[in-house]
Amino acid sequence: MGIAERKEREKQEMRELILDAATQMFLEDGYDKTSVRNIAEKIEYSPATIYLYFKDKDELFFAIHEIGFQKLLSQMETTRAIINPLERLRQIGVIYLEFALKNPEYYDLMFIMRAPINSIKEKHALEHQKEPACWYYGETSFAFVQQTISECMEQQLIKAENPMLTSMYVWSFVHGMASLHIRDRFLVMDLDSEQIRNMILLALDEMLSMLKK
Amino acid sequence: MGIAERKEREKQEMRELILDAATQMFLEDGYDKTSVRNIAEKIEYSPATIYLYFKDKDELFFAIHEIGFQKLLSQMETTRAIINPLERLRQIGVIYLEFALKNPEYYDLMFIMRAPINSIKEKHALEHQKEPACWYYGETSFAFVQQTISECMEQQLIKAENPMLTSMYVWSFVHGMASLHIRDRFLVMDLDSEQIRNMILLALDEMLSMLKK
DNA sequence: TTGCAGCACTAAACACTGTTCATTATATTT
DNA sequence: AAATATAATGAACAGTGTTTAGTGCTGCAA
Repeated sequence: MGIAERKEREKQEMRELILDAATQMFLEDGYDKTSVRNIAEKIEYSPATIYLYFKDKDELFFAIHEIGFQKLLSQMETTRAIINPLERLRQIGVIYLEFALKNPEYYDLMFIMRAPINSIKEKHALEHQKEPACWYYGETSFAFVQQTISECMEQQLIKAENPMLTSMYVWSFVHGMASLHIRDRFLVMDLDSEQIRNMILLALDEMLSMLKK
Repeated sequence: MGIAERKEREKQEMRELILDAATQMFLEDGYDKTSVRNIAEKIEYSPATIYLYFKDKDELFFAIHEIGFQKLLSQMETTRAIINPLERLRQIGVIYLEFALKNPEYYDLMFIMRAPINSIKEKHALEHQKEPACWYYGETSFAFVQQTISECMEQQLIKAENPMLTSMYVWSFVHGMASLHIRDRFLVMDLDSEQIRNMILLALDEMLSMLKK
């Protein structure tokens, strides 16, 4: 059955062709300004073709959302080498913030925008048994932080006692700074981008020193 | 000059007619689903009329954004009565989070969305002398938090030493939780809305206790 | 080899969106 | 009453996401 295999391969190649074009355009111009028509034009296909490979624009961008999570997760996992969990937590924080500042469009899709998360909700409603790859990287990333925080607690390095609660607010803390910066809300403080960047990294250290036992 | 006055009054009334309709529709269906055409239809005018009173959709929604800030600020200022600045800070946090959870659409416009903030950037570029009412409520709100935190420091109630830095990350902390919740990112934790709400308020207290000297 | 089924693909349309502008209707002033 | 200023609009422009009917090609069975 060589033909069926080739067809499947071609289908995957087409999916990637669309995905690559969409990703490239999205990283340059953002979600809103990347239209299905523009993507189609770029790959020299009709707009309708895209709908043969992705249910809608949301699903297409959810695929990009996942690529973003893979990138972030792989960067975070480099901290596995760090033995001290508190130092590891700090490094995860630095990597997370650096990812947000260097890839604001990815970050937007992953943690700020409403759009591609609707795909998850729909999938979750249909495939009620369990969640497969759909939410996989997000959960793995969160679990990684939670694991690190649990280790900090076991070694009595931090004050907090509830790993889930602590992970939740440590995440919220860095996300708050990243998202307020990306969405320009820090301009109330009348600082330039460089000053804000420094403040954010300073804040991370101050937070960790408060968390420390 | 009674006619000129009446005309001015009528202009203001028309502005409010548009604003009220837009606010109502926006709070029900959100920004994206509230179209200029729908607003026009609701008030029984042509879409073009709206553009005689607001430059574009962004400016219209920035006006709503300001109303949101007035609401939040007036609620925050009820804490002026609280003498202990640390207790006041806690109450500001509770009010902020409750505002976000009860008025997610307002919160979205004020702190998450990219859209209406573009109006500020444009205004800021043109009226280069100073920023008038345009950013007023946002700055006042931030200043109010900063003032409270300064008082905490003066009375040696908290560990931190830089009022601006501390205000920035305290704000980021609560904003992070509010925005991750509003944009459904907390569903990685597989909790229901009530549990999340409790966690958020618990996190606020834990953060304040860490901040405490 | 032919004929048919299935497939990838597309042109065109649908129902929207924000925004602009020439034109009309109304109100005010001369 | 005529001229002017102003308010409001119909219609169009340029775009959006998405659906559908139809075309032409590919692969397989007769």
